[in-house]
This record gives sequence, structure tokens and C-alpha cells, in this order.
Amino acid sequence: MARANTSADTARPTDWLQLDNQVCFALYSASLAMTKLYKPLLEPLGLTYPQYLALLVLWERDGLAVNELGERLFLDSGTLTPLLKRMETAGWLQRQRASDDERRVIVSLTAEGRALRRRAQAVPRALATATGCSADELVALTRRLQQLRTQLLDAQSLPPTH
Amino acid sequence: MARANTSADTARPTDWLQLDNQVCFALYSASLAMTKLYKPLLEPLGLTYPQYLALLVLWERDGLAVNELGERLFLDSGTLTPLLKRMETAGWLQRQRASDDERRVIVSLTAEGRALRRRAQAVPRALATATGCSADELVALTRRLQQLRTQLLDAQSLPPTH
DNA sequence: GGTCATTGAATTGCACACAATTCAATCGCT
DNA sequence: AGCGATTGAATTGTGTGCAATTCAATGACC
Repeated sequence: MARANTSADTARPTDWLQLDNQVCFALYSASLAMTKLYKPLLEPLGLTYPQYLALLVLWERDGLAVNELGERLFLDSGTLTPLLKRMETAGWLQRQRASDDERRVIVSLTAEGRALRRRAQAVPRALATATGCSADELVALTRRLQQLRTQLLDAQSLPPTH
Repeated sequence: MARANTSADTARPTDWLQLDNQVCFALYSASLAMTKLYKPLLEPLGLTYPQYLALLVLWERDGLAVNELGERLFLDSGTLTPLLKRMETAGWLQRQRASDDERRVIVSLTAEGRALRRRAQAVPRALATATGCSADELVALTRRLQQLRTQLLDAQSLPPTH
């Protein structure tokens, strides 16, 4: 009667609408939980999570244009422009038009923005600890999610059903 | 010189600030990619992704209070109240105070809301296909993410560093 | 049965995300 | 050089998320 729902059991579409069977919801809710966990860690630094991400990129390579930052973070200008303006107001970075191509806006860290790196070093560790996972588990899960992200972004640009 | 960065190699805090080494960013960006993929599937139904999630819950069990819906979705009233109002306006559901405890607001599906279930049945399949994963892989990843979510929510309520 | 704490929803304020649009700068092509 | 197409940011509008607050309803306790 109540038989196990194995991978071969696709006869009942009902199961696919069950909330707890959906990767997407697990992904969505885990992501929200993660962001919430970051908040108390980033608040003392005066950062939100997406702002922290922008800094991660700029600490690796300063002086990127808005679209380059966007490619790295998978975010568009509608999200980044106001975010970067707030960060400029906060004093972490500067935005200026490129002289060789005035359509581009170059984002460069201020001394304060660079200095913030030291204070942020404790954050990834605190998060890793909170996950309760070993370093190997984290690496594996990260690779898995990067793979999934790539697949989802590819599906985005391909024909409807494949 | 350029040695591999294994799990035992924790001597250089620099690596922990690398964007591509962060589970959190992989989680965050995969979640955004997923939501974006849902949009063209849900738009014909007149739904956003969180609204679709609310319906998944109500299709399983109708007549829940707002806080019960929130527990299931890990969302609070500040998010759900306006979302449910929009869904009420759209005609999918009704919101009414419970007679026995007038603090509670009961959410119940309309006939239209229940009927929408049929049209939504194709959605999970389309998504599963887009991930490019087998059913077994999806189940495994779902469990993994649920486990991570639980751990992150637990860490939320525990003392700062553990 | 009156008072205080708790609960549940709603509200307010802020910060994303993103589609769609706009506008200026640049490119490509002849 | 000229001009249509493209590119890159910025803007606009909608819909989340969530902390903090408010307010009414209920519970608990004396």
C-alpha cells in the first residue's frame, strides 16, 4: 500500500508537488537560512551579504567595471548600481567612468575598503563552523552547487524543454 | 610553490576569502539561478516563486494559519502577509480571522486556487529536467540541503561561536 | 476578575533581485 | 565621415525577506 517512492516510481505526479521532495525549496530555504546567519556577523562591519560578496570580488581584483563584477556575482546592473552607490556612500569604494570608454564605470576600493579585509577574515570560518561540516564536505558541496548553478544557467539560455 | 589547497591546508586565511571557495556563495547564486528559471514557468500561471511555494503547502493541507504556513516555509509574517494579500487579490485564496481565536488568520484556497494545481503539475518535472540530474541525484542533493538548512537554523539560535 | 506577559498578524523601513526601459557612448560597416 | 546597431549603466516598477515595532486578543496568575 504505502510503498517506497524510489527513483523508478514516477507514476504519481502528486509526489512531485510535495514541498519536501523539491530540491528547489531545499535550495531556497537553505540559502535564506544562510543569509540570516551572516547578518549578525556582517552587521558589526556595516555590510549586508551582497555587499560582502562584492568586496570578496574586489579584494581579489580591484578596479573592475560594473558588468565584470556582475559576471562574477551573477547579478545585473539593476541590482549592483544601487548597491555600489550605498557602498560608495559608506566609504568602502569609489565609482568613476573609465576615461577610454565612458560607458563603463570602474569600481575601485578605498583604503578603508581594503582595510576591511582584515576584519572580514573571521567571517568565513565562523560560517564554516556553523554548517557543522568538515572542510572536505564543504568542498564537495560547493562543487556540487557550482555544477548545479552552471546547469541551471545553461538551461536558462536553451530552448524551453530539453 | 603552488601546492594544492587540501582540507588540511588551513594555514593561509587568504583562501577562505576566495569567492569560489565559499559554499555560501555557491548556495546563494544557485538559488538565484533556480528562481530565475522558475519565472517563465510560473508567469503563465500568474505566480511568483514564493507564491507557488505557498500553494504547494496549501495543496497539501488547506486552512492553515499564517504562522503555520510560515513554519512550513521558514518565512515570517512580514513576508507572508503582503504575499498572501496579493494572492487573495488574484483570487487564489481567502484570508479570514479564526472565530475561536481572533488573533489567527486562516488561509483557505478558493476553487480557482485548488484548480491551479493541475496546471502546476508540469512545473516540477520541467525543473528537474533543467537540473540535468537523475532522480536519485536530486533526492540526494535535496536531503543534503535539508540537512544543511537544519544545521544553519540551529546555529542561528545557539550561542555565537560553537 | 483585574493585571501583566505572551502571542499572532500587520505595519514600517531598508535592501536586495530582476524585467523592462532609457540614454549616452561606442562600434561596425560602408 | 555618417549612421544604424550594440553595449553599459542607470532608472523604474514589482515583489520579496526580515528586523523592529505596533496593536489587539488571549493566557496566566494571583
